[in-house]
Amino acid sequence: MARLAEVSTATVSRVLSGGKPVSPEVADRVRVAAQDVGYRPNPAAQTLLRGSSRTVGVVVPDLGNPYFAEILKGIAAEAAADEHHTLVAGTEEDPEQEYRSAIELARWVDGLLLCAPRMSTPRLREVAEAARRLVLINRVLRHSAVGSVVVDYHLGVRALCEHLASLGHKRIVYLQGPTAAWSDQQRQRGFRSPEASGLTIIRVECGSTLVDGREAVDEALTYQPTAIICFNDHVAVGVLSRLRELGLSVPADISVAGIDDAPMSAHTDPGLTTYAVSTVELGRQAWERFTPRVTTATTHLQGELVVRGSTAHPPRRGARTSR
Amino acid sequence: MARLAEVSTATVSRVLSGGKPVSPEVADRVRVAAQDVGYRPNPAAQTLLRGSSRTVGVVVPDLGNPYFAEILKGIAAEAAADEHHTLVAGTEEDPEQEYRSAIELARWVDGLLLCAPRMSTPRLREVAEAARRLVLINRVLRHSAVGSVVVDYHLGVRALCEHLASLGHKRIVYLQGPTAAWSDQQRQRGFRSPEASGLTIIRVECGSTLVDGREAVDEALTYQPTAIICFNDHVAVGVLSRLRELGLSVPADISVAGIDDAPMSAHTDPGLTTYAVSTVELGRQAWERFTPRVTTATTHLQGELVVRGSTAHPPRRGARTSR
DNA sequence: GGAAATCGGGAAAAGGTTTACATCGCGCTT
DNA sequence: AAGCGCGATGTAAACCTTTTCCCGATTTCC
Repeated sequence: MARLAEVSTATVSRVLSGGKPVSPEVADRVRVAAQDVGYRPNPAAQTLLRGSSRTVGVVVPDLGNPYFAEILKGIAAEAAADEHHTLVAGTEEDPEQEYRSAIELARWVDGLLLCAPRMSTPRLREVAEAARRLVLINRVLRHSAVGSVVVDYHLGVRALCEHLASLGHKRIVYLQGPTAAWSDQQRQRGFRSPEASGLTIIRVECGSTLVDGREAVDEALTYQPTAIICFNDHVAVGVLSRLRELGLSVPADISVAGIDDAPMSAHTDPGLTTYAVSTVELGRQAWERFTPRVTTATTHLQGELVVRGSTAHPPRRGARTSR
Repeated sequence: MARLAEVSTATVSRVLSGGKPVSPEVADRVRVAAQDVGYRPNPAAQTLLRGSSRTVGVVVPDLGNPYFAEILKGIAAEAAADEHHTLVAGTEEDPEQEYRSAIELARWVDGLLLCAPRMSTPRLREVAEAARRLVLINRVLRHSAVGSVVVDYHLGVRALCEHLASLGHKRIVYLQGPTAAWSDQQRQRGFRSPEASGLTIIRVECGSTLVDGREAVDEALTYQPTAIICFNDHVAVGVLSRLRELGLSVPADISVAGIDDAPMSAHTDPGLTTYAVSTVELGRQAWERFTPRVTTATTHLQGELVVRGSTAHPPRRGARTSR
């Protein structure tokens, strides 16, 4: 220990940790000694004593999904700025594993940030009980004190429906996300809105990944839609790819829209019409909510419709569209 | 404590942790009690005592980069399978921040996994000293005991050069990655290989992100290349996007190639010719190397050339290409 | 000038677990 | 039948800090 190097024992703590009164002279001596010996307080001991690890746990369904990666990035950056570390766990979209990871992580960290958790509500309650603090992203837990940051996806779907309806679309396929995803239900809510009332919505099971999107296209086409709305942009990219493979042109033959505005969405060909959500803001808000300062219930984040090249008038059926 | 609930003190530990001999009867009693009280051993105390936190630190230059996200995913999965947690830090491509994060993380974890570290060699040595264990991904540290898992990018570049040369390309722009990236130097090495001897390689400063790629295109075009090789696929997607914006057709007007085979690379339009590296394998190998079992120096991973639609014969200049 | 208040620093306890050591009882060997 | 050994359990130390309490000294105020 650096104690021997100089004089005291608890004084070291006062110098290195608390803002307790220490004479500048002694403080310097301690700092120099610590520097010399390369002394670093043991985090485990600190944690044990002060009862906080200055660490946050983040659980996401899929680390490979750019959307979650972005959110994680945002959270990690915010946490680091607040001198917290980030413990991360990917769950491969498996609710069981998600539950276990969350419970396990809860032992280590000061609090948990759950991204779009797929687990059941009762289980979520268990987690809420096990964790010292809990913030949900894109999910809410009613009748509880746990805070949430959610994107108003139903508004996104409404905007998308309105946009497509105004272009003249009537038959639209919606490629569903994971059934366990709360955020998928929010999207579904959007389809029951006035904006969607004139539209025929066909739901096709899909998933949340690029490959899921690819594979759902063929079934989607059997319903002969003039447009496809995808669970997210990741899926949409897969859809675009498969459509191209089938020789269909977007948007001339069929329109495609995504949700989330992934980083790549502006750079696909054609650019993806989507409902843009700021992941940075999402991460920031989540951290804000995590911090003891603010304890409001749920924060709603709105995105905005971004129209790019992937949506246009439906082909023929009535008048030639592009005048 | 659950001790009171039943009978003993250290027996609890024997039941819950070690495989020490305990009579089945007592073991059951302990388990039931633990269940009732919801008792969980305190990780900090465990860490403090056993001197290991069963946690690994992963530092990556950019969490938003799908390539690193994939690697992180692989590592986290492997670590979880081995009952380890994953502490993560993104460094925004800042060597200084990277160094600080690594040093700080080293205090907490059993070992560090550094992804494509940008920091200087001396600093890297400092980190190697501070960390209990250290594994490098896409970087080597000579004259040291730290293990590495690296992709043989120079082979990738050679393959790409050979491919492009065989198509008839002569002038190629290489969009450089971050200058601090060791892996960029590896790529550069590839350009000094026999396969590239007949080619004129023009180096243009770029970066590692999609936006970097977009922005480098205009300068690249001033050199009138017939092909562009990008630092990675992420950059290449940005390049494709900008080229399309400029009204240039790929591969008819210009060929584009990436490196890494990001998940989206098969789904761009056109599909991206690239040097495919298995991030799964990379993560797996890194974990393997991290584990005390294996201590070999550096593992070399080879990728393979994947030819997709983004590369073809150069336009005119000599014979019409497409037969 | 003396007493009280304040400030700086030291000793020691606490925080929760693991593990080495000691203890105790029982079965087996000779 | 007695001793020995092994298996099962309790006791206590150790892990490394932080923090509370306390004491000594210096300063300030009356």
